[in-house]
Amino acid sequence: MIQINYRDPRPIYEQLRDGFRQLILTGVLEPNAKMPSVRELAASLAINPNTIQRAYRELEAEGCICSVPGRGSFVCKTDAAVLARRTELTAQLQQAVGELRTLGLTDEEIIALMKEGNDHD
Amino acid sequence: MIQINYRDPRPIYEQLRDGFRQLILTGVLEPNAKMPSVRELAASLAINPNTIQRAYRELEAEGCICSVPGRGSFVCKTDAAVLARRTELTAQLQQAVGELRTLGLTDEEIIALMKEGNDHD
DNA sequence: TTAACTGTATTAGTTGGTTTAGTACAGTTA
DNA sequence: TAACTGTACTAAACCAACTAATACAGTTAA
Repeated sequence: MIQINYRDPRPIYEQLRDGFRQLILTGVLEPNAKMPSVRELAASLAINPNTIQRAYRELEAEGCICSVPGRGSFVCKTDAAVLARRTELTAQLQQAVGELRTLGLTDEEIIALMKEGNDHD
Repeated sequence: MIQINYRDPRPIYEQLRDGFRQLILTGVLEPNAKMPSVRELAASLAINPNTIQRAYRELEAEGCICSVPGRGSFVCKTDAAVLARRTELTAQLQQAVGELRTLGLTDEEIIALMKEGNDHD
């Protein structure tokens, strides 16, 4: 369902949080689907339950999941979560574009880069 | 010349490296210009010389500066350095674009985001 | 009710990367 | 010679990330 990469310098909880966010916001994990339990996922990934808990806590703060003590954690895709992610990606996009411009690239060249090497409709 | 931000979670040596790279690749610091000496910059920023050295070492590995024992470090903008940065930014751009697409945005909408809120010729 | 699950909280300890500190060596310049 | 330069090395301090162990409370089903 989700994998962690120990060569990735990012902390495990970030990899989990970002990986699940991707699955949820893109609809791979559908709303109301049950997330793996903290202990279950910790056992299957051979990491500490606290690390899972931290990722889940942040996903809940973002509006991606809802956790209910005793019952479990469930996908709960929120408009706010989608918008927040879109805003974040827009900032990243604009920063990369800004620096590419300072390197002398024109908007046409940047748009070409953007379309190359990607599947696009 | 360069500033460090203690609220920035990134390590100091990365802030220095990225800040100088920006100044060099954009031409603010011209080729053959003398970089501040390791000890001088360490004193003026009130940080350890080893931290400066680490940033300089990486900038030299990237081809942004050339260090000469006894003489100092000098701006040495290389085609390879420009290309490497361009490749890096392209990857960032394409990743942001890819995820924005999975959120349902069309290329036209993404291009609009890219142009909005930026100075562009 | 009991047992087994669930999320949550807390405290303490380990680990690894960053940074500091001190020292040393060698090349350059005036 | 004296003062600068980059470079190298070791040791220690520091801090965030992560682990570990334990505990508490709510839910679910036999």
